[in-house]
Amino acid sequence: MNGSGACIARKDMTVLLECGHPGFEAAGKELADYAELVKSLPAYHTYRITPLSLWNAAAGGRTAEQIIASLRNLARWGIPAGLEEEIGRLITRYGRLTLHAHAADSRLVLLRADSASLLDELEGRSGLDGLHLKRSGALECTCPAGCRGLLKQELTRLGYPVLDYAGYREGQELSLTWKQDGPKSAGGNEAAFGLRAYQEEAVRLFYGTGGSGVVVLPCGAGKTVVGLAVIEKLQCETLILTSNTTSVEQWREELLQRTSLTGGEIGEYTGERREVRPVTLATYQMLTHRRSKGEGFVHMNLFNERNWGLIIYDEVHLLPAPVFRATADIQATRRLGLTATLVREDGREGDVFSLIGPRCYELPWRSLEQQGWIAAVECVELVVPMEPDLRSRYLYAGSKEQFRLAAGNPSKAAAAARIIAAHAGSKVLVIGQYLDQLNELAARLNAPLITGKTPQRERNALYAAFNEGTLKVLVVSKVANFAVNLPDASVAIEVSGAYGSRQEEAQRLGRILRPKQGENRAYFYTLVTGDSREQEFALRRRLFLTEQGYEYAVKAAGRPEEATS
DNA sequence: CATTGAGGAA
DNA sequence: ATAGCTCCTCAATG
Repeated sequence: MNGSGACIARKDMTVLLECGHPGFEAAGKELADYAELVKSLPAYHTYRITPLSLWNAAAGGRTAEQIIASLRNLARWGIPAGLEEEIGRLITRYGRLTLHAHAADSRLVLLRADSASLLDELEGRSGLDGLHLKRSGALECTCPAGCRGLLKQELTRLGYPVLDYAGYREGQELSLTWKQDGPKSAGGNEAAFGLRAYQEEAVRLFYGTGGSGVVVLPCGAGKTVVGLAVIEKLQCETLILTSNTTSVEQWREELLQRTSLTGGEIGEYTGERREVRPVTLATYQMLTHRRSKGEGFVHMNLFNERNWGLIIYDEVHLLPAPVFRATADIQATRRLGLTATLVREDGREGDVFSLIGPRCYELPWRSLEQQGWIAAVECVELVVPMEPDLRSRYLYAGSKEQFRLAAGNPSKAAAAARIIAAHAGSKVLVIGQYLDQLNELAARLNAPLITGKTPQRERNALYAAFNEGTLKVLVVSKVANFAVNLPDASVAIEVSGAYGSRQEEAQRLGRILRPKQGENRAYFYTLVTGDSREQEFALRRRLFLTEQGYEYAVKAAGRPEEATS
């Protein structure tokens, strides 16, 4: 009870962090290690300590004692009775159950517990029936190897995550080396073959897990290179799953440019081509495709077409449910998950944890900024008022309609125009959600618009002009969420977005992170209608980025008629 | 045989 | 809770 800490720890596992406190920044960094930011108000940020956040911390080597010591140090009025015990109880569950290869029968795995009573308790739990668990000793159960994934998934759900020591298949050997004359990077403290220090660290820590884990790296940090380095380390045939076909192409190019693999060794398993080769690239959509709703998956068999020694899940936060199911069946294959934001909007973080693996490396976005690998971003929330007639329509609308009206507030166009004028000469991306709104904006700003139905050729032409600098302002729809090849800009203006998607916000900020000439600074503006339902969703959207240390300066947009000044 | 567009899934 | 986008497949076109 030192009375000066930045936080207040509460019995319900939440921690309030005072924004104005001198220790705010340091405390936020520390909390991010074992808690999750769930709410951010101007005065306080609310973190929640969850079982999953503790287990991920435990996977990274943190102990209950360290976490409690950290909390004690941060908490202004000490830790409430019971909280300490609860943290200890939850975090020590990680490791109470372990999974091992069965010495005599390879069709079985062994589940070991540190106490007989734990197994007694688990035996009665629903969800575990059907997994053919058989008690084989006071501290041991056997389980068919094929149920390994389901068992881990279910036990995690029940609150008892399993440390998996059952081992991995080597997979078919594939020899590859780095290309000595690989692409030169922009400079900086590069290690051998262009691997940056943090990339090497990520590879090392993944390797240390034995064969399953998730690496969390910001946009622009070179996740693909980490993937390549893991393949190079393991020297085995690899299946790479990505979120779209552009990523497939990018992986292919990087493989060709940076490793000794030849075109004939790299296969694309997509709508266009059905190649299954030592290194095969496929999209999630390919795997989850069904001819019609009730029918089965046509291409799931790709998981078994070769003796893969490694599966890479790119953008693992997007992994669809059927791929989780298939992944449960191949737990003996090594798995690497890659993502910039481990948060999912569907609450299946637990399945990523149990089926792909625990977080094994995370680099906070801002630390990459400090090292100069990405641009420093200034975030501004611009509060745009409603014109009187919009306000009156808003007042009589239903709550769903209210959000739509506020998001589509026409006054945002003038605000956007003023931002663009203030950044004259800079490349600006205007990003929004609704096509009608974007059409109006594009007309008002005299800038081209790219939407889902813009043909690829036209997009490429616009991207090229924007890249060259002959085109300064580009208006884009939700394509910005998926287009991997969208050019970099130094200013982004977000005019509307999906309800509360933290993913989307992070993705959009990622659009301006590429290092800049000179000051290495970029600007992210988000336009939010004042006194409207849009504001609460805006706050939720930015939770992940707030967690990463980005702060939004709130400013009033002023009224449209002042635009001329 | 390649390209284009419609329709369905997620 | 949306509206929007992408990808897959299949059929029609030249």
